[in-house]
Amino acid sequence: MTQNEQMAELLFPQIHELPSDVEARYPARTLPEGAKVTRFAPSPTGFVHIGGVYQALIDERLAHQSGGVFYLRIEDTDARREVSGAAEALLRTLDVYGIRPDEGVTLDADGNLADRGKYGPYRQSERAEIYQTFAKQLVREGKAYPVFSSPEELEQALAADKKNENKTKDWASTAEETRRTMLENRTITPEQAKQALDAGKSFVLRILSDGDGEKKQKVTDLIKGDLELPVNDEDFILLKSDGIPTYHFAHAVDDHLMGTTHVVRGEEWLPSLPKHLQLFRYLGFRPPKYLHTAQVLRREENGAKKKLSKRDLGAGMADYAALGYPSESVCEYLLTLLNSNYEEWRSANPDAPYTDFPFSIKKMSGSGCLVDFDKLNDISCGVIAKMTAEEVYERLLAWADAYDAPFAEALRADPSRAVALFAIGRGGKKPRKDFGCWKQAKEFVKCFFPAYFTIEEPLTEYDPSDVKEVLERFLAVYDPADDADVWFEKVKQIASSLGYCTDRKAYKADPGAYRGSVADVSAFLRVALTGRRNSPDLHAVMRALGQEETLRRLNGFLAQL
RNA sequence: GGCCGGUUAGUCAAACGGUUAAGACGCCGCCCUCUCACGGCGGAGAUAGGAGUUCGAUUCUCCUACUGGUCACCA
Repeated sequence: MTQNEQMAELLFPQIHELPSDVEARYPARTLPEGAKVTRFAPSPTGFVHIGGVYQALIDERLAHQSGGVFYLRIEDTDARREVSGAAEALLRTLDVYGIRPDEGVTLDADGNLADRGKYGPYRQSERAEIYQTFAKQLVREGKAYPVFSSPEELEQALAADKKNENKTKDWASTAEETRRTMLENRTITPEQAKQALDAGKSFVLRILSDGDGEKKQKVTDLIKGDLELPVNDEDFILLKSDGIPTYHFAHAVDDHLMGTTHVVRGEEWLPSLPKHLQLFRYLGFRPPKYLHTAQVLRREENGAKKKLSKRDLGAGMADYAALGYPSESVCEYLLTLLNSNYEEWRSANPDAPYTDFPFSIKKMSGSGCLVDFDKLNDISCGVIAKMTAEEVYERLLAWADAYDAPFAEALRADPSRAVALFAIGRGGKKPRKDFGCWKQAKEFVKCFFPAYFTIEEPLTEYDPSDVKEVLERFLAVYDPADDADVWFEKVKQIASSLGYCTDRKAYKADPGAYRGSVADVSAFLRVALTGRRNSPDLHAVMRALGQEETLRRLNGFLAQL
């Protein structure tokens, strides 16, 4: 037995399989030419970031557009950060946005986590032996070595890490220290290892890098293009002292075994790409293609762009749900960020599902973008404008049930009136676009519900007796059976008989010649009926309110004058 | 601090090295109009700065500035 083989047995006595045994369980996928295999691989921290959905959408599109496979893997290698129930919540969120993995960790009919597919297990916490099998092989080949520490030293190291999380370090001395640790431990012998093991010490496994940090290597990223990165010369950690791999090692082993062809991840991974490439080489794996996506950012008060942090509005998908943006609106919006020609395609194909869009890696932008609620809102107004009144009612109700119980109650009190309200100006070539999210929808329609009706914008600049005169006259001729033309004729009649102008141009030419215009007359009715100065077509509003409520509001307003 | 990205209007962005430097959102104005919305028309608004290569640079090269990321037994 060589020294390396002795070391391997010493460190991993429990591992009896060889890498080839494992490989045999992960046969190459049989897929059509050009099919892409992608994965979304979040760690279950309980927060679904918009950047994650952005990446997952890329994964999903690339796979399904090419006839490939999109799978979901849970990267739960850091027990300290794990939040229970987070994976389930994540899957549910993805499902809402129509992002459904073919394989991997999925939800079963009861909403419980379940592995689907032949390339599992798909939770890294269940794959320890697999990683260790490959780790053992690396030790056997002299490509990795252990670094031992006592429990106290370990605790110290972890504490130091925690402390360093948000502080700037003295980089020069940190680098020196790392280098020293490497050099001191690289030459460890099986005897020394045995001694440490017998003393109850634990070890991390470090790669034995053959790289020269002074040299550069050319790498290709499908989004960023051709890059030159420094060759990795750091003996980075493969296995932590609990035997669980770091991201780097898990990435290489899993994406190889699971047959990933395209790795989509945030650009924060770019600096560690040389590590990964080195690992793939050591393990004899062919590396996947990489797509390092730009960050979703926010604007700071001083004008700087910063990575969206958890507390920023729009960072978490829960924000979009709480505001009530339809999931398809959010997808549409993300697609406009992903591919610059998406909007053009959309206007040419207004009714096609977004899955028909020929998504292109080449058109992805390499620079970070800001979340733009104006843009999202505009897109969403268009999405909602295409819904039927019934659909608007159902979805608004679903939102209200989750976020605004009193409003849900109001909606349920009179469903047919609510649907009638949503039907105003809906359909046809030029549908109204009054709201982009359900929260806005509530603001827009709440005045029609008796429980919410108040005079928000009173007619302060008018003489109450003028208003009274108009309303009384209108009540005298009001007939709920009138169609829109007849109705408006009556309004004009009232207007002109009281000295208001009914011809816009004439009024504009000489406003002093009239008491006001028919717009003023309408404003009286509008405020009486809706409490506001702006509303959809008044005749339609009265229809939707119904005769009883119309009269109640008109009379109620009159009584207050 | 080292390394690696990025930088075209407020935002998202398009431009084989040759364009009056697209378009969308937002903003403003006009038209339509019972108000709003929709729609139509129009307007303001950009190549970070400096060198170089070139007949010609948003585009290629270098420098500077700014900005993001990274340098954990986190992912």
